Amino acid sequence: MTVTSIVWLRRDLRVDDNPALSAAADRGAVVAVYIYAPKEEQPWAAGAASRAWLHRSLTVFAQQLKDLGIELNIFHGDSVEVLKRVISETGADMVYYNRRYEPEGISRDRKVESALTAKGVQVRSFKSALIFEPHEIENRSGKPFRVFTPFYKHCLTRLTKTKAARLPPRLEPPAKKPSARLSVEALQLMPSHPWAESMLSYWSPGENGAARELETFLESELASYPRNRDIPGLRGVSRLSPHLHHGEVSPRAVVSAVREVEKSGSASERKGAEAFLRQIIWREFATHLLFHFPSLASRPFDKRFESFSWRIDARSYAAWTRGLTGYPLVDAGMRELWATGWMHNRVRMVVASFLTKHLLLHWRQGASWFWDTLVDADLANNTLGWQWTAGCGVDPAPYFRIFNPVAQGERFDPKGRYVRRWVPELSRMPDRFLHRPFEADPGVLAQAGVSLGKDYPQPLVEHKAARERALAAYDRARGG
DNA sequence: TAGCTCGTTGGACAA
DNA sequence: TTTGTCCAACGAGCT
Repeated sequence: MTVTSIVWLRRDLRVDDNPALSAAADRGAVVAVYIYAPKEEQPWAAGAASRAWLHRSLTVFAQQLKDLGIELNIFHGDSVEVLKRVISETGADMVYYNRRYEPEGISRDRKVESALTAKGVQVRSFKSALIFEPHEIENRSGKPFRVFTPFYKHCLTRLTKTKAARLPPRLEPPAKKPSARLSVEALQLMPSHPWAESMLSYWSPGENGAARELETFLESELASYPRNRDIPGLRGVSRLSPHLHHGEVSPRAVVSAVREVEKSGSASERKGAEAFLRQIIWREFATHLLFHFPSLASRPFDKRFESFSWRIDARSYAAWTRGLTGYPLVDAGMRELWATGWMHNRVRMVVASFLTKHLLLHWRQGASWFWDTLVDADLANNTLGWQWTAGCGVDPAPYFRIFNPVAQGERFDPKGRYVRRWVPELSRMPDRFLHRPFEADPGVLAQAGVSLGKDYPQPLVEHKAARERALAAYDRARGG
């Protein structure tokens, strides 16, 4: 008689290189289980954009499993309770899952493991979301790295080729199906307003979408990656972040594809591969940091910032979220985020610096907006990025580094492709004033059909004054 | 161990 | 217009 195992799927909605799924399949019949449990993820339950993505991703994944011969059993509720019930209904005696690393995920996994073990069910977990697990990388004194470059170098020396997990061509369904299964629709992940549909039209959630994105990137963008990755008006980057976050592609698969190119590619492709690999290792760095310092998502790493006097200013915050700050690059970024659920990394830094330094609003306000609107919202990456920009994190930006939104625009979007796309009311502005419409003569504005304060806002703050205010505030925080 | 070097992503200003 | 220099100091990580 065949044995039955449960594979408990979470952020690993893929069939390729999925160690938990492969292990279950190797053993016998497979009950694939997805449990939507936002309460267990609090305070970091998926935001609106991520939920919309998840809706699509689950739909695609369920079909993939069906093609392989099994069903995706979807539930909503308490993970321990659901798993216990599925175990008793299907006679499964083993549960497999791929590990998660953020605080809420870890404590939930522990709870599940002890509850199931107590019932005599074996539980096995796997590394799948990372190249290196937190305990695998430590400095010479046995502690976690806090500076990226040494971390990166250390990782490079340990990057060995490992085998991807393989799946048989057919999966064996269980003899008995669990009850109370739900459709993807029943989870009500998709917001009712049309925003979500149009936002998702920029993406193809799911494993095949991820594979296509990776292929396109390697073929057409890798060679120019070191230069183009900073130009928000170009594709330039891989766009893999939401796929990686939801586990639709394994970082191992990404790395091995990149290394293939490295082996046989041109000199510029090799350079591109190196630069891209660095970004993949940033993802590892962020995840490790949050693992080692679990309070990071809500508290500043640098304790001097616990008492920082962040301003409270709902109107400025609202203007920032809507892309109405009067600084074209900032506004373009915020509107790209709203429209597509994603923002170019260069622009993320600029808008984050603007919020925390020009407006002196709390980085957590920015992080929570990003959390709700990004399809790639990832607790570790989001936290690291915001704390870095705010200057209170590990290995932070120097406090006097305050991005000038005009200079950044002129440097990285000189022809205004990006700004004209997302801030169409400025599309007829000449290049010279595109990033500084407030300095244009009335004649120039009239010719471009722009009435400042009416079609496009006056700047929320004046750059020089805001910069000085920020420097003074940061100086005080540092005990100056 | 003690010192040395360096730190993802920049800006402002002077020459 | 471009280029060089300074903007802090501290502590992680290395030799």
